Amino acid sequence: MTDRFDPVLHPPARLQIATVLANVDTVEFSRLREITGVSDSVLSKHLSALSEAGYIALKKAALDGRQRTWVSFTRPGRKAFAAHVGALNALVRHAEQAISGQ
Amino acid sequence: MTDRFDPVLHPPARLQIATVLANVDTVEFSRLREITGVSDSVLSKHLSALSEAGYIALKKAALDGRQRTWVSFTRPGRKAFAAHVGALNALVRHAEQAISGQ
DNA sequence: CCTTTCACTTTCCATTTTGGAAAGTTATAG
DNA sequence: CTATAACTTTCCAAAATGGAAAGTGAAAGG
Repeated sequence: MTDRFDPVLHPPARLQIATVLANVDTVEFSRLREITGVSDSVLSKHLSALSEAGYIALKKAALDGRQRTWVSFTRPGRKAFAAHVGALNALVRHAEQAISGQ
Repeated sequence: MTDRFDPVLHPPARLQIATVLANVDTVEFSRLREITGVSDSVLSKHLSALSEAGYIALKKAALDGRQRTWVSFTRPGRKAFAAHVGALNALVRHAEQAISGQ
């Protein structure tokens, strides 16, 4: 049942990051830090993990004279997230029909 | 967004256990071990965690002369799982609409 | 009775994960 | 040339996971 659960994407902070990335082409590091509420170092490490898995791309570029990091899904990352969401959805459906009859 | 994510229920093995419990009144320890594929000791520890959270009840009883452990949700456990599933469902819906337009 | 066996539970260990603080790095700004 | 912004890495500590192996309690066999 949880065969398709992707350990790289399953931790809550990663699910949050991935959900944001699914909805936009690109997000700033600082915006993700606000959304997840974790420290710089922790966000940086989550992004490294996702990046090492080949799931996201990090682009560094200057904006307003300051260095910024833009985060986006790679194609494999988007596919992996879609699969993971599919697994979650299957679980949700199994669970919801059971719960509704409680 | 992940406010309602319950760390006690989120780990994959626990989600699996909870999904089973949502669908039946009671399951045997041995059946859960088959389903989750973890060792006795690991399953026992997951069940302890769920039990300490007040989410499940463990009933020991003899069947065919052998001791068996029956696992079931408590009411708070069922409610907590329903809330967690609700949070997952919200995430799934946010993600799916984004993914569908990829 | 005493030893096995079953069905877990606990302990022992090792590995991995997660998190923050603080130090380090790099690219401007002044 | 120093300060600062925006990360990244290092340093720790705590918690989570997992299996192997030892421990426990009840019942079955001899």
